[in-house]
Amino acid sequence: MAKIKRNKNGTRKDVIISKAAKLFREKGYNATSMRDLAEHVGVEAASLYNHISSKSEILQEICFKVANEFTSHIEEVYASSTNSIEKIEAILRFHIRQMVDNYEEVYVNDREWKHLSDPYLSNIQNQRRSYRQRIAQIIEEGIRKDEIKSIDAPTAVLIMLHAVSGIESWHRSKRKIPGALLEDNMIMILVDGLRR
Amino acid sequence: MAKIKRNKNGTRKDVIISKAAKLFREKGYNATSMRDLAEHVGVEAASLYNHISSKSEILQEICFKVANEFTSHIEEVYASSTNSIEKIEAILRFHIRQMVDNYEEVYVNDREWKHLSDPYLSNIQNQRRSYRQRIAQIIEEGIRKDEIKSIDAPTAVLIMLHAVSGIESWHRSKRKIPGALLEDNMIMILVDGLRR
DNA sequence: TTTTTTCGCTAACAGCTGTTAGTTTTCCAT
DNA sequence: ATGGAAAACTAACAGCTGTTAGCGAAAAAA
Repeated sequence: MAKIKRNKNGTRKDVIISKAAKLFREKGYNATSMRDLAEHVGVEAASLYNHISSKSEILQEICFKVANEFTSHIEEVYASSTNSIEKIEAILRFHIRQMVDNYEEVYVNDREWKHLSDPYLSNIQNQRRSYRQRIAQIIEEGIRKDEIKSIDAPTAVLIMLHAVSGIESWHRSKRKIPGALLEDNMIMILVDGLRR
Repeated sequence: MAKIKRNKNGTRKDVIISKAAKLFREKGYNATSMRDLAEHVGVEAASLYNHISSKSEILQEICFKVANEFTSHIEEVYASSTNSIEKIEAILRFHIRQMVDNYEEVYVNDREWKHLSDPYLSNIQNQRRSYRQRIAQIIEEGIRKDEIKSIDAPTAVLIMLHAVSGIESWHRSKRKIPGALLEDNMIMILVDGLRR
């Protein structure tokens, strides 16, 4: 009966998407029904369609918002005039901060993108692939310049990216260490594993 | 019409579970219907119920089979008389091999356990928690003995476990490096990140 | 061969899914 | 205060979900 309360500077659609991100993260995209979502928003399921056009549009908005931020950040880092280790560190720190501050949406992007359908599916797959390739490129450059130990670059990428997504368990743990400390610990372990 | 073909030394139920593991891995538990599964097994959906009692029983069997193997292995390592770094390395190598050789089921256990329901859900949650605690315990012991650098143990655990689950992308990649090489690369990066 | 067990089939169920149509209420701008 | 837009409601849809019942065929045991 009552209207959805907007947050300051946000549309009602934003409210729906942010509640959806929380539910998608907790239960997964497929296990979250529109009636579930509606209840958490405080409205009937049909009413959601005054603000969005489909369930999958919600997933699309979440995934592309996150993916675009990551893509534009990595291009910035790649173009910067720093050495390979510094670049890797910058990328890692950005990842960790995003995962700490923007948990729900980043996590959903990471785990639920499979449930997109074409053309969005192939689009996000391409975006993810070229993201990994950029990192691999930086690592290979570092190996050539003897800044990074001689390892298989795709393997290093895989470790980095998945290690970061483990921040999920940090969020779920009772007694969290502060975010900044988490960041430093992760950097220490991961970067020291790479450094020559 | 024709019966499900058993593999040597396997029941028809095993065939169903192994096909299910593949589908659950590809599309997720909720997105895999019994009719989907039946089609891949070569049978009508209702016929599956001659061998299993419910869809969730399939997930239970997958998850507990995997979880039990990991639990019993870590206890073995924990009891062995080796130093902390060697223990961590042994655990990591076991993880990597399981992830390489028994991909589908290990992956499903890792990503889909959420969809279990009580009492199985709390059971697997406990098992996973005590697994992480065992590793943290080994790391803390290593820090005390100055074998491992002074880091937050839960963070190190989180990195290790999630990094390993990234072997998913290795499986999906076109040109894989050999499994043994993958293993050595991962050990090099992860263990060198820990070593004092 | 006959009997018994195992296992596949078809048909059907009740409940849930995302979504639409049509109507009524709420609220902002005039 | 009032007209119009925005957004809520109810009712309903077609399709899919996991699962059961009952029956006939195939294979195993006798």
